[in-house]
Amino acid sequence: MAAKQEEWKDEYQKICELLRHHSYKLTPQRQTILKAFLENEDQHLSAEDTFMMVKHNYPDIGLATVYRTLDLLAELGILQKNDFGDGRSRYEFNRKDEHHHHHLICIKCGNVSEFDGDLLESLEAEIEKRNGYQVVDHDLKFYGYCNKCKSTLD
Amino acid sequence: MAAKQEEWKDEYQKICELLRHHSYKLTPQRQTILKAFLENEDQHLSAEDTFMMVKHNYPDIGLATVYRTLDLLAELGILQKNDFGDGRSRYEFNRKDEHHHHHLICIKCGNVSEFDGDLLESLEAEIEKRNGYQVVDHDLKFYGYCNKCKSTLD
DNA sequence: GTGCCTGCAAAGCTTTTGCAGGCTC
DNA sequence: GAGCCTGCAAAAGCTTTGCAGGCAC
Repeated sequence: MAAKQEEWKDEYQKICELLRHHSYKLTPQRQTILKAFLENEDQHLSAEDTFMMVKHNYPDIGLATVYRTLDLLAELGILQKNDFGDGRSRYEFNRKDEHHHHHLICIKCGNVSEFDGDLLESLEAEIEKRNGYQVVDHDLKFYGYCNKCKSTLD
Repeated sequence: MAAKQEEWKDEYQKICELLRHHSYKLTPQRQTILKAFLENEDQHLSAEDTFMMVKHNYPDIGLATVYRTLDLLAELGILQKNDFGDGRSRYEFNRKDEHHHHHLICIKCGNVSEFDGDLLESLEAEIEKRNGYQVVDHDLKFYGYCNKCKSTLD
């Protein structure tokens, strides 16, 4: 617990500095939201999820503030905005070091796992040649049944 | 023009039969919508797009009917439902023969092109082994600047 | 003190749903 | 003729926006 907190304290300081550098104010709302993501690095939280989570530490926070903050943090590259097709955006902490990871989405229970490895760089080069696109990003999702749901099929 | 119509007339008959086989009624609304997609095989139409398009041939059609029909056709595998992140679903005719094609999305003008080639089957096998997922589908999107927008950068 | 931020409420958008009437089979 | 389909309007969800007050700097 203490060790885990140690883990992200550095990260937290760096991000605060980044905000200051962009002349964004360090409000307690922003700090609380940021901490929620640092404490849940492996989760994919929707705005509503985040709101519920943060409300415990900061009961007066408004949902609109959560939306605005998520937007801001994604704009700065601190969070990554994802769309898993369930009608709401989901955010996760953007670890710069593992540049690209892809998502496995269970079409039964909605659980989202991650899959590392890129392998798509060579494909991007081919696309630039063939289609004239200058590719800057890609998004790869796999849909299927997770380990748990697999066994309950039919 | 006539040749292009010849091209999809067979396809059209086959789909009508499929609908009948499922005991779905062949209403003029459904026929008109289906034809709109057969005449625009290369487009990625939203519900609103489809609605506007179909309104010319069938002015009394309702938007709700378009939504219901798109849903039905996607359910039957006749259309493919896509989400390109612009806040609305987009549909395209699902050509069974070119099983998997991927999308190139211009982040400036929103234009969507296609990119053929699958290459991901081996990755799916690895995922099943590593993560325990039974993968049934995948979705790969590339984001970048199309040929036209590329030249107008900065 | 300045002006960015916030909370609240209202509005915006896409999509879904309820219902009475209509049309396909 | 039976019951699925349709059009209309209302509602549902997620997200954005306007505004007056408040807080970080």
